[in-house]
Amino acid sequence: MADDELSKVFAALADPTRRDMVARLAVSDATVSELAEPYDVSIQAVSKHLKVLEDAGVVSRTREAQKRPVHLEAQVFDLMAAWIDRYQHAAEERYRRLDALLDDMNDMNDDASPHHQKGRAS
Amino acid sequence: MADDELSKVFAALADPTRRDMVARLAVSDATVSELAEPYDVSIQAVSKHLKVLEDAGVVSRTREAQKRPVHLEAQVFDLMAAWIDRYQHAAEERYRRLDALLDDMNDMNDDASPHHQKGRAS
DNA sequence: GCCGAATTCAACCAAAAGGTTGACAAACAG
DNA sequence: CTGTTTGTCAACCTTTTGGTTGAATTCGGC
Repeated sequence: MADDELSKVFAALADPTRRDMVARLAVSDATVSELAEPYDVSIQAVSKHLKVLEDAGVVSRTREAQKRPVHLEAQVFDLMAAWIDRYQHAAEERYRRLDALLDDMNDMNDDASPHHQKGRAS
Repeated sequence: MADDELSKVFAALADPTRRDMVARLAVSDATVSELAEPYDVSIQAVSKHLKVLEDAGVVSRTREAQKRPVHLEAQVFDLMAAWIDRYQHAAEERYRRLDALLDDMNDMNDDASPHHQKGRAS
């Protein structure tokens, strides 16, 4: 996995168990053992999952007695949303430009070489 | 990697090279060798990256002569955006409820022990 | 001061990811 | 038909991931 932040966030959320944890943490903070309870893996495995989420900045843990309540850092959602938005819009923009281009070509496509349009008739 | 769609999409985008390809494909379709050109890896490696993106439904390829133009399937952005939105909102809602709860406690904490309001003066 | 509960650390393992090189396939150009 | 371009397939290698078990750590309860 690459070590830039966005890569870490996407990688962290590429696991359904971790996504489920995030879903639950969106409702309320929880300890490691509370989080582990529904899953059929050892508590150490859950601890590892949390480390992945923490390294990605998705959650944080604050020491509190011998428990370590896990807290969702909702800002990372903004990071992802921004990336998605950017290319979603780029793709839209592209279609808009394509449409414009096709309109132009429609106006003047008689002088060009007529033998390689791609939407050719069968 | 888990095999559900969202997991595959997140995993596909967890690699900076693949994200860069997506960024470029948002601007225009491209062939494998065009896509490979800027990266310092073999064309086979790029082909593998594209397979990952294709399996995740992020791109599609249509045969066209001996070239295989790669096309961005922008709908997957919606899938991710929906997931993010959902838990972003859940987290917000949670804070709203927490605020309400704290307000309630503020209202009636005189009947109980009056010594632990939260907005205490410094 | 010792016990128990919550969590992490360490060593290990199997499987997957991401890269390589070399051979193969498909389609157009001569 | 032959050759070139474009891309994939196959085998292989190394590193990372996600799991295991067992030992250590840390703090509160008594």
